[in-house]
This record gives sequence, C-alpha cells and structure tokens, in this order.
Amino acid sequence: MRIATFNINGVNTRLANLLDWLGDMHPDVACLQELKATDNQFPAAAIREAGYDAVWKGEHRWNGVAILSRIGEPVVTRRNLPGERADSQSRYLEAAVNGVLIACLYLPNGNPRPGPKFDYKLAWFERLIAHAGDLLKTGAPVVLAGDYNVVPTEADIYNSRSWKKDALLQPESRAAFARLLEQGWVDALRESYPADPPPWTFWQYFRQAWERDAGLRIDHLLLSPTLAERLTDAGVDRDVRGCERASDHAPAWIELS
DNA sequence: ATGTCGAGCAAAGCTCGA
Repeated sequence: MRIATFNINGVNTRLANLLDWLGDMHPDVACLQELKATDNQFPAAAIREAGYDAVWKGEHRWNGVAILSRIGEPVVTRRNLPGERADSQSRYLEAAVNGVLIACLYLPNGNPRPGPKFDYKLAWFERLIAHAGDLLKTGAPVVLAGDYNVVPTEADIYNSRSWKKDALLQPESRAAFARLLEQGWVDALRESYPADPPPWTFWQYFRQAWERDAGLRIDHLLLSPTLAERLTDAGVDRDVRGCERASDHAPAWIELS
C-alpha cells in the first residue's frame, strides 16, 4: 500500500501535473494540500476518471486539502482539528482507507514572523499535537501526512544562511515538531534515508532553487508505532518538480506491507 | 534585501500568500 503526500499548489492550475503523476506512479492513496479551490471547484470528475475516489475540504483562494484513494472510498473521520472553529482555514482532513487512518494536513506557513501568522502557526501546531496524542492512544494504525512547513533540523535544508529569519526554521517551529515526534511517531522519510542529506521535498520558485537543487524537507509522513513496523520503502518523486508549470513541492511517499 | 508564481479583483496593474 503506497501513501503519498503532495502539496499541489493549485489543484486546477496543476491538474495536468497531478493526473500525469497519478498515472505514472499510481499511489494507492494521495493526500493533497493547497488546493486553492472551493468545494465546487474541486476537479472531482477528472480525478474519478483517473481511477480515484476523493474527499476534500476546499476554501476560497487559499489552503484546501484532499484525500484520494484508488483502493476504496475514504471514510471521513474528521474535517478539522479539535479546538478549531468550524469556519477556520481548510487545513485538516482525516479519513480511514483500507484499515489505515490517514490525516492530511497543511500546517500554516507562519511568515512573516513575528506576527499573527506565526502565532497562528504555533497555535495550530498545539492543536495538532494534542489530537495526535489522542490518536496514538487509540493504538490505531495512523499516518500524519502533509506539508508541515517545518524544516526539522539543520540537515533538512541545503543551506540555512538565507533562511535564518524564516518561520520554517524557527526554534519554536522545530521544538513543536520535535515534541510531536517524541509522542512516538516515526518520520518515515528520515527512517528510510538516515544519511545526510535526506531527500528534499520543496524547492522555492526564487533564485533558481530547483536548478541548483537548493531544497528543503518540509513534507513529512509520520507513522504510528504499529504502522511503522509495516514500512518497507519511502521516497520523493523528484522529477515531478522539474515538469512544466510544476508545483514548488514534489510528492513524498511511503510503501507499507 | 532580494526573488517567482498564480489568482482575484475588475478591467491593468496591484495585492496577497507562499
């Protein structure tokens, strides 16, 4: 069972890229972030045509998350984190697929910092940590997949010199991610690639980042202990980032026995 | 400090978010 996470950066703008990738890699489950589409604008028909059932949570202009599956319809278990307002930003969607509980999340970017956006990022992180702890206690096989907007360590970026003030690298952001891991989650990409550098998942559009391979690792798949025992492989579909009109992220994936 | 990309709004460039 292959589960992927992909910040698509506009599901309609990059629909051709998405369909090409699904056709090439045929992940069993795909978590998408940054749909930048309302519920009505979500391209459900094209995705169904590609062989995928989908559940989604859209929003006007920004954010938006979806879970696609070609191994049975996702059964939605949550559409926001506990403690979030019902009309909050569309950043969390959780569904059961084939016996695995899949959380698709899009953690706030948090720039500019300091300011309300960074405060919102940290507050959102706290709600995620609280809920993740509850999920672990159930003993269920869970994967927390998405764009965390956190570079966990200095090894997870090509060079942090020009990023020192960025919300993705702040000590508070990293401490929150570390606290999440300490609950018992396994960072699947890091587990599969322990040597430095790990595979990047994001190359910004500025300054020829892709051409220079100036990447960051900010898309993560965290596995509950029971699920981690089933991890057989993981990777990043780098080539997707080099396509025409590509998202600034590449898909990251895990393979479970 | 800068830079790139795309969409919305509204009618062309500016603004926003990333």
